Amino acid sequence: MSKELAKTYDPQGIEDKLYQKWLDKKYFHAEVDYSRKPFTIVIPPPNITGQLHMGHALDNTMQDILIRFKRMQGYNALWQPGTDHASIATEVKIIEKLKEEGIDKHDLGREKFLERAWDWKKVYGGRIISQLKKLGSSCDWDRERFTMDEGCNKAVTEVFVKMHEKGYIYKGARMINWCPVCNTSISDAEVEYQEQAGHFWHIKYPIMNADGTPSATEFLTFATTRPETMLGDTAVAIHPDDERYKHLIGKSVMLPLMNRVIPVVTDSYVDMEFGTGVVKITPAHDPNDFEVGKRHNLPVINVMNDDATINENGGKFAGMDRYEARKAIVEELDQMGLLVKIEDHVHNVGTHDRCKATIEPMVKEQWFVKMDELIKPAVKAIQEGDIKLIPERMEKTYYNWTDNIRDWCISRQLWWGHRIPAYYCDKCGEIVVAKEAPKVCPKCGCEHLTQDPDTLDTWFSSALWPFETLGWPEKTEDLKYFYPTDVLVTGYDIIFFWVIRMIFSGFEQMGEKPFKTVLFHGLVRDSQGRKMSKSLGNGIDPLEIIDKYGADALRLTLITGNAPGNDMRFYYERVENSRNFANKVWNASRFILMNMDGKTVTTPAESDLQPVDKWILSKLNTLVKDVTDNMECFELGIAVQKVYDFIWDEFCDWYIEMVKPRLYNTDDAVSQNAALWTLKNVLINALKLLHPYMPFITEEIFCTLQSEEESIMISTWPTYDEARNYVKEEKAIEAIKEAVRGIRNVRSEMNVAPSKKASVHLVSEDEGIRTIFTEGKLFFASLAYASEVFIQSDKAGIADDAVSVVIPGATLYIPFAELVDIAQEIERLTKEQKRLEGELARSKGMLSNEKFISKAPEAKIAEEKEKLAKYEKMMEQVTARLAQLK
RNA sequence: GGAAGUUUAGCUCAGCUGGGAGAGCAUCUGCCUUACAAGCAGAGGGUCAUAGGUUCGAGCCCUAUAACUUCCACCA
Repeated sequence: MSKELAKTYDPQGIEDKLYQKWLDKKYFHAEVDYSRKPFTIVIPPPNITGQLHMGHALDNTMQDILIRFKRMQGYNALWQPGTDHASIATEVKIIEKLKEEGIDKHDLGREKFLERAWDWKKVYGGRIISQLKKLGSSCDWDRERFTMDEGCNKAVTEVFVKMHEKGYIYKGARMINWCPVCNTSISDAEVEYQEQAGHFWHIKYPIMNADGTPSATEFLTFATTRPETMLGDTAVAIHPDDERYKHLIGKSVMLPLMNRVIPVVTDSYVDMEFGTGVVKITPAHDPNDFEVGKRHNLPVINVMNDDATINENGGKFAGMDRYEARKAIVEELDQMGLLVKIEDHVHNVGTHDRCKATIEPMVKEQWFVKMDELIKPAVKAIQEGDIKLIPERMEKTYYNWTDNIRDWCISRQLWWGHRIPAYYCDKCGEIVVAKEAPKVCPKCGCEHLTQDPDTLDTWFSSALWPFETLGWPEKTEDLKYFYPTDVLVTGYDIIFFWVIRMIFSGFEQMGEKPFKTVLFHGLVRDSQGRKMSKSLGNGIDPLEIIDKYGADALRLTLITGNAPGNDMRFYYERVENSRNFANKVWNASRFILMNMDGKTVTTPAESDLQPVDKWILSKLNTLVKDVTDNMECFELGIAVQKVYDFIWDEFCDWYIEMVKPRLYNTDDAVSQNAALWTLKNVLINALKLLHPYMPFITEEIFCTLQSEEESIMISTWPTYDEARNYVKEEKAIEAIKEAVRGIRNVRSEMNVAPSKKASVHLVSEDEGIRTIFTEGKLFFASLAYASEVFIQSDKAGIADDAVSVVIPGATLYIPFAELVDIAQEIERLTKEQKRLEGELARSKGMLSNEKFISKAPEAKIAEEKEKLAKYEKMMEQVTARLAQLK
């Protein structure tokens, strides 16, 4: 590799080249190795229909950071990848595609349809994988899995049969959410409630006279938002304590249009305060009514077809769409004088989260998972801290779901998915649940059995993901070694869909949690805080960003400036900033390479290191500790912010500037070598800390700088070194920095051009301080724009009207004879005096507070005393200088 | 109806266990100083939503209030 680097960093080309190298070298691959500790992450499998969006980019960047970090720390790091068949999402897409060709799903038939689906998977399933690669994801691609591959199919069947045997899976007629557009049942979690403006239709039913005729004068009035469901009414309910209707207990009403006599029942479910205190009961089309119906043994009359048209139970309205029927029914009731009034009413309507169609509650035979027992260990694990959620507040959301858990409807009337392993005897109707299709009915011996046509909820297989990908139900070495996994990284939006289900499945099937920690992130929103969506057209394509700014810049942007679990906004300005940082790193490296060119850099003796070298080494040492600590507790953003600040501020803006004079001075080879060694050493370690976040640029530089090493991603993570903790040097350099800042400040205030150099006199009675500045004279001069630096113990030979800068223990004088206005100088110093007065008052106030002295920790008191001494000293110097000027 | 989150500089957000308020962008001033103008040096700008409380000490802990956001429930 050439040591010549371009002037600006161009990620194009470099990234793909490096990724290919990593693949070729098999760095991402992990094998069972008991001599090393495993660190495992399973990827949230993206849908095969999906395209990489910002959410994926964030999610996978976080995982890659953790994996690369742990890999460098010496763990046997496995990032298990794969994709999800996404039953309903994929099925919808294929139906759409078929539609374009003018083909209906049912005309095509199940088998042909599935062929199409697999074709789709072949074409698009790999798309998202290649996009994840563009991001730099270091997944073990040799282990890529698919939720409908052979192993996963086996796992799903195994679990279904096992749970059925244990009684956790059952079939029953229950109230489910039906999507009339997708023609399938969906689980409660898939229902999305949307506020919609609707109406309240106030309707009255005639009360039946004793002689069996409907009364012409007595009515029972109620309000409904879905009048069409009246066709299936089998009762009217009132509250048992409601005095207004007490006389009606035991009576009946006439259901108009259907001419059905239905009873008046009493049920405490009815809220007396709400509306008229009367509720029509439609057990077949409302979950609450269904419960009321069960309590009162009411018939369940389903009046709707699967496509939400009225069926034969709806009399003359049969065949109408639900909304057509609604209109017709209201009109007819109005004509009959039974429509009391219509009110506007805003209410929440359940919609299908995929297609947004209004769901229809219906009673249907479906398969369910019984949740009450299964959920117990999953709750316990969180309560006892066996599984940690980050941020912690997610526990509330978690419990919110587990406390109100209802049985999980897992059957879907779809074709793309895991077919339910239940077989029905054509003759006697016996249900057989088995891993293999039975040849004969165990009950009647009939040879004709038909498999349940339904498939399973996508999340049924995703729930098994952490162990099915490691070989379960086989007892594999992988499982033994890599399970339980370490961290799950995902968005808080799928905590119910996925996280909880993985947890109870892990405990049920493996007897052990699926992961130790769940790290949640928020949503990536647009710059106005809106969700990125196709319909709004405000989505930002991560691939475009990678193309333009590089994957490293995108990764850094996504990971900084937001706390775990919080949503973030995406700004191009922020990506630009990240890109600029990449360029900064690039150029600092370029500078170092240029200066090393043609020289052999050797490890310097400790005594050859100058205070500045020790200062930056010490700072780096602290950084290593801080960053490692932050990353260990998943504070990824904080960690990288520290690396960023270190590289840009301390390393580039100070250290590099400080060593320049030594690099340019060819007379002192020892000093030059020490500087070059420190530059290289600090850069390499900083690059290592940065690598998990910005893998490409760090690899490119690392390999250019260290041609003997293969890759930064398999290099060792830096560790804290007590020997590199230079307290004295840190203090010394801080003093010089303060002096430099002071001088730059006054020069800027007085509008002195940088090209105009001036001599600087440092006056201090403190020999230690004089030594510090003597040792740092060379770079101090260049940073402070000094033509010459004089270090002295008294003011001898300094012009009276020189500008002065006070730092603790020393005063710096800059004679600008032609520039200085004494009055202005007095004003400036008076301002400084005032500032110091404030500081002194604060410090003295604290220290004279007896309670502070008695209660505050000793270290804090000592720190404060030190500050006081410092300010007192500075005050002395400023006052003296002022007196002199006056 | 229940719960959670947010409220910090003009904008977007950090601020990890309570110990002198930070970043990026934007603004202003001066610099093409031989790594970087995608840069350098400097500056301005904040009663940390409001009101109480705990504490020697509160942006951080407690209570109440307000505004915004989200999740859950779904009273027909």
